[in-house]
Amino acid sequence: MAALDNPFARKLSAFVTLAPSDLAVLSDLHARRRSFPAGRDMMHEGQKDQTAYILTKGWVCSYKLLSGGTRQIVDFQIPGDFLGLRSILLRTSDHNVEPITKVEAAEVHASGLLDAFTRTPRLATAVLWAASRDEAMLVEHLVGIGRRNAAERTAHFLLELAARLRLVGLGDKSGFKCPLSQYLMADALGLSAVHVNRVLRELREAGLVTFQNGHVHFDNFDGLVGFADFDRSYLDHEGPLLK
Amino acid sequence: MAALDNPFARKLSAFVTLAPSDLAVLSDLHARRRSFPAGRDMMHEGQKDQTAYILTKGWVCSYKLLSGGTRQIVDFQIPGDFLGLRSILLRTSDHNVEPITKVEAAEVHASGLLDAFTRTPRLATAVLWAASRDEAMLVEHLVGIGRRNAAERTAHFLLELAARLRLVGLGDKSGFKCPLSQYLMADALGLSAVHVNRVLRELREAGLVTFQNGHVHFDNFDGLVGFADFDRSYLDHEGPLLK
DNA sequence: CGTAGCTTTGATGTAGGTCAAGAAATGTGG
DNA sequence: CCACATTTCTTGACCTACATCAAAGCTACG
Repeated sequence: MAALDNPFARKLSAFVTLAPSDLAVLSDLHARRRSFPAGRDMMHEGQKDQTAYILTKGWVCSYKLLSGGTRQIVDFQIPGDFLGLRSILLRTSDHNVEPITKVEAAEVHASGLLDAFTRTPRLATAVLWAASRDEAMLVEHLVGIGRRNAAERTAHFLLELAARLRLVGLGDKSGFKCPLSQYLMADALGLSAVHVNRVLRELREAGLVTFQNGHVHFDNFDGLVGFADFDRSYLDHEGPLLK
Repeated sequence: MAALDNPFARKLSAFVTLAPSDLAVLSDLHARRRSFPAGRDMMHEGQKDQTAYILTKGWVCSYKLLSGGTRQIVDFQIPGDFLGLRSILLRTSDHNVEPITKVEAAEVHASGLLDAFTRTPRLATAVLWAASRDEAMLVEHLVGIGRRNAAERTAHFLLELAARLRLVGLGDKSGFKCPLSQYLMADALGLSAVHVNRVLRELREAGLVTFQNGHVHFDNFDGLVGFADFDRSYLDHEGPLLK
């Protein structure tokens, strides 16, 4: 596999300069390619097989189910995202993962990953950096649910998604293709689907964003950034610690 | 410093067997002891000095401020907790840290930490394991704010805190000393202080928990666990990957 | 021993939930 | 390429959990 045709390498190299040897190891990590149909969970809470994935194509969501039957989506993962690092480190998965679309992923086992890390420590820090960035997004998500109202939260969510997608070459400043239903957004934003619908209408009528027919279009990008109080510094970093 | 008299070592060794050499390195990490008064931020968003801390005494909170003047507390840290790993990895802090009580902490610099990691890889995984566990708590916090009502969320919060404190020898099954004001709880739980007060009364009158005068007392522990749908498996793990 | 920060409670307001039902879109088998 | 089924979207009517405002009683500590 050529070096930068996988989104994971693309994402990492936006922040570290990866040497050919790093890319080779990365490439090896992509050896076991698998594909998953939409809708059938590819990982679930309590599972102990310590398998992780690098997403190469499609979208998934990580979620937790509550006893009342509701669910909370913790995050969406898009191509280039690493999935299940925590289940490797903690030996068991603490959440479920469901493909939203048909998904292609490279399967990575604990041993393979640890192996890769000892072969190139720089890759280890790069992955750790990516994990920290994911955690920063998690924090921002928490803040949004805790203290932003529905409209700001939704706007913020769409802007973050756009920024993440652009980094792996999906979508541009004008918008992006988005396979999420309003139900999925509701479960991620801590809202009801009905209310998500109302909020999207509101944002559309305010001339800020349009999300229809599987496509998000920014009608007034700067206006939306202002409205959502979106500060993307938590997404942009000067890269991992080690050069 | 003797080996297990610091809560960080105590916490880690509940999950990995630390060799004397590991403990020695850990002890070295505690060399630069500092103390902070309550109320004055010891770290803030955007700060780039890459300093981290290991809390040995007192409580702090990590929070973010929103443009509207509200704030969201992301987590509380108690003795034995590591503070600011992400600011080392990402080179800049993405949140503020405020001591709630007078605090004692060991100051750890990026270089010192990296150094310790190369000296004993087992310590590196132990710290990584602790970070993963913190992330699992963050996820649970997100789920609570997104999908639990005020009373369940509050109950869940108190139970989690109790479990964390017991691990470092603070408090027991009957309760714990708790320096949090209802304002602080409100900012953590995504509620108003007034509502926290009402919820606490409700829980007290239901004979579940009493939080008064800086002390949390579990009047009916199992009842509370049931009420909050508290499943502590996200806190208990078989320890890090490497033996 | 005063004053600033907590806690408690009541009254009232509102963001967002729930229920319900029709309209679009999307998918599936023939 | 069509008919039918299923999911998704959209809107309206109504309701509830929690916010906000206000004011009084506590606590504590400088």
